[in-house]
Amino acid sequence: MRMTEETRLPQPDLATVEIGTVLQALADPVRLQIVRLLDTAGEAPCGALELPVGRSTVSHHLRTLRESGLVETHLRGNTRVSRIRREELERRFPGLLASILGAAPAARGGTAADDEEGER
Amino acid sequence: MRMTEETRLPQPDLATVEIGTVLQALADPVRLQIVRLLDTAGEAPCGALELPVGRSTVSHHLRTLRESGLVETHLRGNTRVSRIRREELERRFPGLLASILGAAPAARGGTAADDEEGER
DNA sequence: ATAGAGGTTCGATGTGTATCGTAGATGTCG
DNA sequence: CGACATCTACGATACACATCGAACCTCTAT
Repeated sequence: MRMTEETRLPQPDLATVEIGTVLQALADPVRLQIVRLLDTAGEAPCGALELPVGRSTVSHHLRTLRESGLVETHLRGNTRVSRIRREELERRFPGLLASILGAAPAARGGTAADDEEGER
Repeated sequence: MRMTEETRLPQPDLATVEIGTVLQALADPVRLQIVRLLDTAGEAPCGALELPVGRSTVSHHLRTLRESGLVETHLRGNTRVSRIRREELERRFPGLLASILGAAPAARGGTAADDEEGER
């Protein structure tokens, strides 16, 4: 019964993480959504994340986020609580997280990337 | 002989571009390198970009960058000059470009994302 | 007009990876 | 101990896309 003891899952030193790795991790829609959820929730167990994919897929994405240095995960009893590595990320990539999480949603047809100039 | 006349290739309104689209565009190493080159060079014709991939591939990446709102391309005579949409990007995603282009390279084994905690 | 340089488009190929279901590992409770 | 919960690991599958070479297009120069 050592509930206060928290074991942290292995994670990389942010100094060894390239910006490209972070961008690649955030490029996936599900992972970006996970980061958004963790941003508003502060921290959350893996199962509490409401996502349109299966449990094993969420687990896989959390692993990717952890290995890219974005998220840390603690073993708290039976559950695994994940959280964004805010301070460390801010030191390594100043302003990055704020600019991404603070981005306003697109006006109309965002992802489509449809070109135009005369608004047919 | 209208050399001063510049035609701009079709590009999306940045208001309709999601942050996820931008991140996805920057997730590719070659595209990130293109953006870095354009950042330092200010502007450049497609062929002047020194990259470890073929011409057609560069063309494809520039198209992706243009469709995701990161780059604008002008037809100047025979060549196509590309440039980063700095001001517009800064208005749409404040601080994003600066935090990405200003990121320092990793210390040692960046992309590998090898976990550790005791420095075996 | 003819040739040439600069870029794009097209089809094909190969690799990476997001996804799922099931089985296994670990911890909690009765 | 045995039942149940949470989550991860493992194959297997399918789709997205980075890449290339060749053909094509559009200007410029001769």
